[in-house]
Amino acid sequence: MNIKEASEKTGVSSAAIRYYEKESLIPAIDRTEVGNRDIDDRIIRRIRFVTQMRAAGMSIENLRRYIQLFDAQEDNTKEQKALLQEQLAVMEEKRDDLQSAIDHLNYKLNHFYDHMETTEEELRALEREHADQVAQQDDGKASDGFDMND
Amino acid sequence: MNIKEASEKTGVSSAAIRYYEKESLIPAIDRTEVGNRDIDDRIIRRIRFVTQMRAAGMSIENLRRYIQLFDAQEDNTKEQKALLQEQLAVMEEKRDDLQSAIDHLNYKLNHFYDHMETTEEELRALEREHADQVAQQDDGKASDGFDMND
DNA sequence: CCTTGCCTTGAAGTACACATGAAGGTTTAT
DNA sequence: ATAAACCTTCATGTGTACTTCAAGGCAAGG
Repeated sequence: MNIKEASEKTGVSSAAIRYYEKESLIPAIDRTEVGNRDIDDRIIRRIRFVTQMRAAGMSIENLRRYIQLFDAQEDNTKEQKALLQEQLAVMEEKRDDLQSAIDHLNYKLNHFYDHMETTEEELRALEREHADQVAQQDDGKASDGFDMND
Repeated sequence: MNIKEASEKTGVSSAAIRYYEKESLIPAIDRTEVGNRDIDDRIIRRIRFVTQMRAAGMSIENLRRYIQLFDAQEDNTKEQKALLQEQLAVMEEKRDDLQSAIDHLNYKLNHFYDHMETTEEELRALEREHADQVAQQDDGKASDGFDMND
């Protein structure tokens, strides 16, 4: 598959695919005799993975490190694990910030008056109130929590 | 409180606070007789709110729109709600992307071999497997879900 | 043969979100 | 009274993540 087809398949521009290759976010792509990129499904999946991580807010630099750790199947497992766990912590914090903003917005949508300037204390109260609402609406599912941290 | 104190209190640089004011992410700040910004707690809370949303990956432009919607307590409630719901959908998708990446990473940390190039089908399988692990580890808390969507 | 349509590399341009610098004003301390 | 330590505005610089441009190569069709 040429780069244009890959671009159409992934929604990532040809230029961006070239850029990702140059930045080692995706592996070196095989070339045809005349030097054109010949992209297979492995590359497509990598591109999709990169897109997902970028959408989640990870920088190119961090993503490159992260991918190198994934790719390295050898030695220094301890350091690797530590680095991956750092990365994980960053991502979880980001997710929690997002969740907090989502709660904020959901509350606004339900109540519809200004509460943007609440303190963190008040925010927690709002979240509890929102959790109650969700519990009422969803009847029983009152989790609201992300408990998969180590 | 002057801008330096506000900066120290929020962890946001003075330059960024000025920038936020110029971009209407925070309201116009009162000045002293000599023209210096006099920042109160209302502004501090706004700055913190902006920081949170920025950390969650919202652009300045979207954040400005979002804040204008919050600030406008008048008329066209229907349009406002629609726009807020759009914003909410974007944020939820972002959160889900992040969660998917987190699951991916957690799985890697537990298994520690390369599975970055799995298809979406396989990823779902991994997530189920990971959910099972979490259920085992946390003994009973098998939520893993974000069920607060409307 | 020449246009169309794909591709290549390398360089330069762009948008966003600030950071930094210049030039100057005010209060406080020595 | 002169320096230190704040402040102001306005302009310009910076890093990131691409996009766009320039110059050219290869293959098919009219």
